[in-house]
Amino acid sequence: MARMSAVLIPHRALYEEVAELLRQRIFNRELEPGSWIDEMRISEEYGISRTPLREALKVLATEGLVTMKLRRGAYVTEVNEKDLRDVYHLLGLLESDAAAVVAQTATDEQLQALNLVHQSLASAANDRERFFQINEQFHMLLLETANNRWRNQLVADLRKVMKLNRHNSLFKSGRIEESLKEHQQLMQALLGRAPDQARQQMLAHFGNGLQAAATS
Amino acid sequence: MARMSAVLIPHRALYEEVAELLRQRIFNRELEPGSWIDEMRISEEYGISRTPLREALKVLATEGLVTMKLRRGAYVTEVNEKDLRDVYHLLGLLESDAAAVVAQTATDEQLQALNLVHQSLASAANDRERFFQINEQFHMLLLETANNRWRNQLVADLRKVMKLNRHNSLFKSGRIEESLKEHQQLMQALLGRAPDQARQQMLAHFGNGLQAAATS
DNA sequence: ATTCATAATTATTGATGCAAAATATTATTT
DNA sequence: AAATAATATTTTGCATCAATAATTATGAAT
Repeated sequence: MARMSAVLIPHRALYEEVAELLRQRIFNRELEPGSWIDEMRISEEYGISRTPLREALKVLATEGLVTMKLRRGAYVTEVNEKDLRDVYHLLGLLESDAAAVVAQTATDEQLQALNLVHQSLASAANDRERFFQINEQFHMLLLETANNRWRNQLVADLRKVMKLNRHNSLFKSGRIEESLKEHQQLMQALLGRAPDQARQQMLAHFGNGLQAAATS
Repeated sequence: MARMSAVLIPHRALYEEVAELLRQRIFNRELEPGSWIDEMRISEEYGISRTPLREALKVLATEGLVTMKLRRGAYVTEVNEKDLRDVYHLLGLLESDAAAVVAQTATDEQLQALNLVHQSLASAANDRERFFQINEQFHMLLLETANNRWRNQLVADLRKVMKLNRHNSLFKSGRIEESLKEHQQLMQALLGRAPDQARQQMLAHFGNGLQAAATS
């Protein structure tokens, strides 16, 4: 019956819950890159057995967040600056392609939905926190609209890896004004249904996000 | 000592072995898309316990080859034609970008190594089996030369998904001549260190591989 | 006869236990 | 005192066991 819905909450499998908890701890630097992950300690801490924990670790390993060493357990993956640049490059590639696809195939309604988010982004230019949140929302909606679940999965995984870096020293800070302008141009290209232009704008948006390339 | 190396073979963890075996069975259609994977049956068949098998299934699930349903076990992922096109699109995107990167950053020696493989590809135009093998080798070397391990991981995963389709009805057959010509032009662009041209050639190479788009 | 409820079976999920391997520690020898 | 060997401890990896949830089968009632 209807009121039973509360009971039907299909909580995820334990290994997934644990995987998510571990991701957070990794992103928070509570588990440092390169450090060994103590199965016993964690399982006791969470009050669970090692079995679901180890399944979670295998998932994270496949995602690239941890590295399994034979007979030596799991280690938090270390990413150097080149790794971050490589990942960022791929994110730019995938998202700019998504922009091109959207410009070409999205319905008018979908474009309007994107435009709506874009508008609220503009209105949040003074609220840093809110700006980043809506910015994230825009990128997510763009990907959804591009309608390629495999790309979405790749982007999600790459984003996780990006979160491995402590100080986003790689990125320029306080470029909200600039970023907004880029979004404006991107939105223009999308509404104008200009795929190549949309791709270029998105690529530029990503390229500009990077700190002027260090010598390394 | 030297002769002990046979003993020192650090065989992979059992769950990885099993994951590889399952991949093969999935690719061979021995395990059909959509079908349920019987843990009990498989573990008995391999003479192992269900623990490493379950870890392997989680890995395959993260790769996208199987789908876990809560409290209902693992199912071989079903991919429809749109999925295949989407994945193929991404492969084209990633590899053509790799081509551009290689044209821009590879050393002369690396380009020569690629050219060497390209030459042997031309010489295998009459041996279908060998042609495909060397073709694979060329693409792999190109990716290696592009030097982005994250991209390599993505491409590897996407390739696995592509293998899920039985009859490659999606692809043109017997286009060795054409394919060779495209490779020729690609190699030209690489040697000429023309990134954009290399990207375009690779994109075309992928685009041409697809059967003339069905109406769906 | 069909539908709904209840019981039984089956399979997944999670916990515990054990053996092998790697690392750390201690002892012994040169 | 340093280096090497032997021992002890820790920890992984795999197997077995128990419990929970879902599906199927059976039976009763309308």
